Amino acid sequence: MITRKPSLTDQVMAYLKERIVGGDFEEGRIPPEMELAMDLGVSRTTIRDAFSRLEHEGIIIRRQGSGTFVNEHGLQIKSRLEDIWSYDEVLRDHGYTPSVQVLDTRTEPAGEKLAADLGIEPGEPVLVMEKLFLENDQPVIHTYNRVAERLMGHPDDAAAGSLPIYEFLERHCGRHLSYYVSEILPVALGAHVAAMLHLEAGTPALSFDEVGYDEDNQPVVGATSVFRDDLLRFRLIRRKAGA
Amino acid sequence: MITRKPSLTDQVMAYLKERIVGGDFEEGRIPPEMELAMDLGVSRTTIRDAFSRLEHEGIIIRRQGSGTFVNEHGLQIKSRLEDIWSYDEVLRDHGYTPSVQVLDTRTEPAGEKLAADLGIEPGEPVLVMEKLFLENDQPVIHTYNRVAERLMGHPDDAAAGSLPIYEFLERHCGRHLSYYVSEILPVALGAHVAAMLHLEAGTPALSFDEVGYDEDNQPVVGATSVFRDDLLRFRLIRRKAGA
DNA sequence: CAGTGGTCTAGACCACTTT
DNA sequence: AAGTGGTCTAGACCACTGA
Repeated sequence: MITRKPSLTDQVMAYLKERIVGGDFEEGRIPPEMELAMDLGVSRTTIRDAFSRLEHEGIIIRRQGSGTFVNEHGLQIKSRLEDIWSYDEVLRDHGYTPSVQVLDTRTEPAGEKLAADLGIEPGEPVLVMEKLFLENDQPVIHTYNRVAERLMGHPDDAAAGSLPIYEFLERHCGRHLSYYVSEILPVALGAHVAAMLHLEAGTPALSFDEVGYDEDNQPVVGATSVFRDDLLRFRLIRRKAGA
Repeated sequence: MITRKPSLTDQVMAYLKERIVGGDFEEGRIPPEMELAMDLGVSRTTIRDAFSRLEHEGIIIRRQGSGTFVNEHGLQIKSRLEDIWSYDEVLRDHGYTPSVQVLDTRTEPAGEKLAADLGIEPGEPVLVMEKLFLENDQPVIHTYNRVAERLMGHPDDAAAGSLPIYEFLERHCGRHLSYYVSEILPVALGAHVAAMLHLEAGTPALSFDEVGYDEDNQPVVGATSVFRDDLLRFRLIRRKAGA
């Protein structure tokens, strides 16, 4: 793996986060930017960079002329929708100790929509990986990941499905997953997925329908995920655009 | 209203957005930061601020050593979940010409959960406003907004319900809505809301369950919204946290 | 009026990509 | 080697808050 040293801003962020969750700041008041800059031996700009990001995450609130404060409400958010990356991590953030189960790995011809999403020809072979994330034998998340076979260097590997998808893409396709464009949809569970999640068919559920892109902005994976909303809820902070 | 002049960064953002959607840049390549800085007569830092925000919105991609590029995929997102503010605006962004219909305005005692959310006593009177957003007589969004009566300066105003909620809070409560903490839930439509949206009871739908806070971080409104997913879809960009 | 965050500048140096 | 974005600094001035 690449060993990149954390930037000063990252270190300041980590330092502040630790002090914030540790409750170090009296009445939620965070020291002035200049004071922190002097104490930590960095410039005020670096402190402000860290503050900007913490504010965007909803962890702090800045008030001109007044000060910078801990935001208790934002602090309680466990899974911020915009920076979900690995479901394993999401579940651990919720206090679970998740396990993963590979349900199926098969090859199918791409349908119209998938082909368009992945930038391939309809009918082209696609590797479909079906997985289940569980907490204590209790299923929580069901996912399909679909990768065009033409991207894969090696022939289909038996252990492939058990890797996290970003690692699979890295190792077997030489692609580095950069971001997803996700559509959030309500669905009535179909018989198969319902059975896998131990729910009744027709139960309403949240679904992500998304395309993952690599660093060159090329589509590499089509994914569909379904969640048990009684076990996993997503929160986010909404603001006025540009504010 | 407050008349604040747009910052240089804001102006640069607007300028770049216009050129980007206008297709001004050959092959999606955006000029080097230094060049833009010279051309626009601002510092490179200002350009970089604007770039950072555009990148976060998914409109551009920056590649160290290579350049800055338009992101066609991010450009297609109409409603970014994180910066939805007014539903009226969301619908207009989708190319609709929306209208709003006030269904009901009534006073109710607060339940346990709502009281906790709004920081008031259970049983305290709460003004409930029920609205419908339509496109061409076709209902798209159904909302409830709940505001504690103790926040309201004037007695219940007949025209109150027709204002956008942030304007209502501004005028009638003297509170400036700053952000929402939203929970995204799948629901099976109840009879009433289903009827309002011209759907069958039990249809799965997306719902926002949220609390709005003012600038002093005090809860001011509890809201529940339900959407017709065939007419309105939400997208967002997901990234690895901290990236 | 003192202290805070908000904006902006000019410039240095580094890491990476491309030629 | 040249050109690009990434990080960081030091300092100026502004806008706003609160005593």
